[in-house]
Amino acid sequence: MALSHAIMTALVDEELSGYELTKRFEVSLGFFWQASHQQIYRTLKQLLTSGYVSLREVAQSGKPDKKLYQLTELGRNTLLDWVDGTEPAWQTRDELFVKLYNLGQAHDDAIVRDVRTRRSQHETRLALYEKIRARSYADPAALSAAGRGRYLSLLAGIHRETAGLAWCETALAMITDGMGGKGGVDDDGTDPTGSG
Amino acid sequence: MALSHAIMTALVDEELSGYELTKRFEVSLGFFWQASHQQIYRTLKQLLTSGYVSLREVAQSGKPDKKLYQLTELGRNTLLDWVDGTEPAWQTRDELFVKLYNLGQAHDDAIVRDVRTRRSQHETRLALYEKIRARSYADPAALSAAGRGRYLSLLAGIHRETAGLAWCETALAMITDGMGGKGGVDDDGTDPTGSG
DNA sequence: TGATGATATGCAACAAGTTGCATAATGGGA
DNA sequence: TCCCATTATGCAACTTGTTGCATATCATCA
Repeated sequence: MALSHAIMTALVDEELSGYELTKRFEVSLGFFWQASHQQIYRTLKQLLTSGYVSLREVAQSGKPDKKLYQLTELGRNTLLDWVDGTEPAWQTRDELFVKLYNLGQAHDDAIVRDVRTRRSQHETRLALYEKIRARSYADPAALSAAGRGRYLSLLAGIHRETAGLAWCETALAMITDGMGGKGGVDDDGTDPTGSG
Repeated sequence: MALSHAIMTALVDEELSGYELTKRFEVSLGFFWQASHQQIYRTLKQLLTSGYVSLREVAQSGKPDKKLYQLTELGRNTLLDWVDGTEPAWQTRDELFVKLYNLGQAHDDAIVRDVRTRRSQHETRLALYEKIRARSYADPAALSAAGRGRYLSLLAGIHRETAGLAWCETALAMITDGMGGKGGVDDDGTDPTGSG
């Protein structure tokens, strides 16, 4: 279970509720591992059954009880065993490239639109990552080991988005060139009114 | 269903069996969309039920019948409708970066080993992609629209692997530097005897 | 007073992906 | 002759991820 390792990683130095974990997965960890609150609650239940986390219920006036989860010794050992094991080969799935195979069958404008949307996604994320880098990692040499790990993950994100962005530019140049400038699509996919 | 679109894309200009499709998903399409033979056979059955593909059974002496699938008009229209629609935001999951968050908790050698393994994966793939590029896309300007789509997918792979490779070098420099040269791990993860 | 949104948790059904196994013929090597 | 790899197809059980919905409280706004 890959998600369980991500959750245990988040619990290494913090006691967190399902809700708080969900928030963690929207930033930081979430840049390279996404999980919905449903997945998180389900997995927490399993981790509790297995004894990898312990539960502390905090009664709150009126509000439903807050359930705080903490990594147990068993959980910590299990996590470190996973770190010790070898990773399977990395793979990605990307529908955009499947779409690209359909180039030249009509509807090329739709593909151009999607590449432009992708480009602005890369731009947005890159800007965010650079902001975090400037704010939290101005002096990489001074980082602790744990800090270095987080910094390197961020760097990976920056590399990834930069490469993606460069590809989008190349692709757009090549496709629109091949279309002989006939394309009437001009938005970058961020305009909600442009969905038709 | 994302896989169904990938399969229909492969069937646009070829009549293929499940087995042949499986082979296609080990190269080319498989560089950015993986599927096992079980998934493919199951999806083909669904596509047949929906009328998106038609079946032609070819009896073979001794061997089990070969089932050749072809895209129907309905399937082709459905595929083009999908091309026309907008893509959801792209996301990746990568366990290696989750592992990286565990840096500094002991077992750092295991993380270094995994980064080295990743590096050699990038090198292998990059070499393969460059080979295909030299062999089949020596003159990009002369490509048909469909060829341009395939070429751009290949280019994306090259960008991706190049960026990943650069990151691995940075990460290894930073981690081993931080470890003060104490690391006794020296293989690149490709040696099958080094699994212990 | 009623509506809405944030906090905080969870179930149920479904879709998608993985793992292990089964079948059945051909051809090649020990 | 037996074992194994290749071709070619498929089922069943399981895990993982998605979607839609349900509950309950508090604060804010109209």
